[in-house]
Amino acid sequence: MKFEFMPIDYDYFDFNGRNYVKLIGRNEKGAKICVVDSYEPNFWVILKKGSKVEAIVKKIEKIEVEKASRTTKVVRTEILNKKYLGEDVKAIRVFVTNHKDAHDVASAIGDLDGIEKRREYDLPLITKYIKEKGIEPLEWHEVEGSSISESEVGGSGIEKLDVDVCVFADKIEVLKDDKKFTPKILAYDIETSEREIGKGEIFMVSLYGEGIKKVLSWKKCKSAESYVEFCKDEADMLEKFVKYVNDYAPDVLTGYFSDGFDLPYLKVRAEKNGVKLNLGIDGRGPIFSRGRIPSGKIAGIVHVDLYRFVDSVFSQYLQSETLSLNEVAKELIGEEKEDFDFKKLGNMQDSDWCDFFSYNLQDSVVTYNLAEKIWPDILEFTRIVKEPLFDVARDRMATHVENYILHNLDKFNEIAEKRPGHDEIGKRRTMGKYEGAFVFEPVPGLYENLVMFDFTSMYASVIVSYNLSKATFIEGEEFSKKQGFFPIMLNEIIEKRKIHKKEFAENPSGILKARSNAYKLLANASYGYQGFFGARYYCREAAAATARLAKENILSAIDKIEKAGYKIIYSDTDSIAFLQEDKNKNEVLKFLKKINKELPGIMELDLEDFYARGLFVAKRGATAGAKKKYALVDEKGKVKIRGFETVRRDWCRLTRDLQNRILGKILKDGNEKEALKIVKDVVKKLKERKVELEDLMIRTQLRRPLNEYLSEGPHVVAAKKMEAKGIPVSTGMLIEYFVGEGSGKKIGDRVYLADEKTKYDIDYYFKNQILPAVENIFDVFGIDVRAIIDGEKQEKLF
DNA sequence: GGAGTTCGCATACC
DNA sequence: ACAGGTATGCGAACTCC
Repeated sequence: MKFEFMPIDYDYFDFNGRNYVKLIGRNEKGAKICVVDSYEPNFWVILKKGSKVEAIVKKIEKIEVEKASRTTKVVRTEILNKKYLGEDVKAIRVFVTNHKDAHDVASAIGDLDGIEKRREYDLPLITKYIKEKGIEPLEWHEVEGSSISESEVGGSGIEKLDVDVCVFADKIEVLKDDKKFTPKILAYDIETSEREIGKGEIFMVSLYGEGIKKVLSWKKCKSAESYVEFCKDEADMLEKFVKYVNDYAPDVLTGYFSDGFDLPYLKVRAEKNGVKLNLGIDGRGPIFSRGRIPSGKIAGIVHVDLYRFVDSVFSQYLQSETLSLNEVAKELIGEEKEDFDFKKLGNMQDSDWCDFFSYNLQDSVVTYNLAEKIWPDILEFTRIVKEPLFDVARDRMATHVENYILHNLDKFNEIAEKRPGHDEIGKRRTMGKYEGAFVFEPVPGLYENLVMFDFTSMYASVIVSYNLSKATFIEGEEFSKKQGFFPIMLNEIIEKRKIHKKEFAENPSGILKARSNAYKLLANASYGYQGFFGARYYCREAAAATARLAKENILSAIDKIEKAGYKIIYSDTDSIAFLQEDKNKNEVLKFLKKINKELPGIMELDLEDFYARGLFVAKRGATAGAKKKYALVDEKGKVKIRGFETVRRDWCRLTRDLQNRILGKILKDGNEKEALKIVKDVVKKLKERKVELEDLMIRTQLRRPLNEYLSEGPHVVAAKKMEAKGIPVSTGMLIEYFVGEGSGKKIGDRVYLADEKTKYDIDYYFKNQILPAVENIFDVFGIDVRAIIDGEKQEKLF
């Protein structure tokens, strides 16, 4: 039997004491396929120079490890010339019967005479399989297979899996084929009576995908839409949910925060109701792996929690202030969730249930559309880092960088470094910080005609240009001249980013954009990776040198720009802003070219933009200019604001909107007098109590459990109030409160929740919100807002 | 017990 | 625990007399 095959999910199982890999995917006709492949688990023993290879091999081949359920043996060995951290080494590849015991066999070998190190016993089996056999996820392959029952895994029970075809692989080859692949995606969402898992019950489940649009519920309402399917009770609803998922047979089952809520909730309710949540192709329910956040795995269906991918890969590039489905969907696809007033839950009328059904369905619709939007990014990341989709959708950037390295080591004949142990991590973490980036202290003022230069992927290009990595670090002598594999890989990442960015510019598509973006994110995370205590290729010296050399380069660029007669206004890490003055744009660009000729290696300075005006303010209560706080307007009138209160989510709307309008007035119209009027208007409104409470709410994130706070700030007081009222409070939540009138000395004594009926404290909002946000802006123009507004108050009094 | 200072904390920038 | 360091600025807690 011969067919085209795309592996989507990877798993492995033991049979007769051996490991087999189970690939789940689709063929070219869209049928669901399981391919079973053999795998020979192995790890490496690196030898000391001049050691007696034959004697060591003899000893190794005799090793057996007794486990409760099996005995693992060394099957055979190979002696090869390899590289380890760039050095030539002689190594023994030790093949064992079971991967799970590779670590034990490695330990049993121990530090025999002549053995330097043991490596790769700590790589996941699937990672080794993909690396060694080249069966990469989400790429087309050609499989020649034979019947399972006649193969060596006949009788293993694998043929019982719920797939269209299940075969044993005789041969798998990669197809050089860029044929499109569209996965079958199914989105789901549940609504419950309680937020806490294990407490309430599930009212309804919605499902949305191509050709499916459903709300399953045991609650009733007259004149429900046709997509609602009524169930007898919760148990019946759960059974129907399982049936619909099984019938649809998706490649990807997706939710939003579903690892942390929907899937575990379903599991608990299914257990409670005695329903088998057999969503997997093996007839079993989801399995949750332990970890900071549990990950819900379903056999044969890739469960993707979009929140996790957005959180770990996208979030730093999003404008959204929270990663709620509503905000993220609004930003990425321009779609919003429906409104539903959860206060109604205590007393639901017939029509309220209809509204709730509609709300529930819309959540799945939004999740589905978000999944379609993000799919190219998840797909490209999966193809580039070559790990299974399930993991790629959950891994953080450091893991992506590491996986990229691991899957590209073979080009360098390199044996992989081991993961740091507990003690090693502890040691790394106690190391203090090293010196980081340079930030220029600006002189407060409103400037005209600014130019901004910035280095492209600065830290990554420093790593490449100066060859900074663990393998190229020589104790006491800095870094080797011989190019290391990490800088070479990083150079490739930067090159690919350039190529795909250009491709995208010529022929825009979601896939090309995602591809270019994935390389950019990998390049940007590579510096942090080398300084990250959990990294296999951790090298503090390389990270510190990267920061130091980046600093040297930006200081030297600043120096050149100054020597050319320009005035520097600001600089932070990889960017420099200066006054254009009497030079025209061509002269500036020519000058940029000249600087670039003198830069080392692949380092490159780029024109970021020309700006019509730029505003820099002083630090609070000081004359020194504030760093990381400025506002620019480009020549088209587009305003760019950094660091100001208006971009900070822990300031109230009133303050943020006011400051935003003022900055706009000053930058676009250059009119600070008009801006002052706006302030006066808002203060007047505030004093007349005409400001909506919503605009006065302050939102602060709770970043740890309540009992771990040493200092009880206002948001902690507010959270405690919520808890006392029976509102569940958890780490990560945005706590909302306003400051009301009262005699308490601390602000915390005057903290109120939105539904509390107290007058807002005019004085607080004036002195602690509005004034701090506008004062130093007007200071730039020699206008003392505080005095002016206080003065007007005095005039009125007299 | 009030003023001045330090510390804890959240959030932003790159 | 799940990329790094640099920076602002609020409000509580502490220090000092």
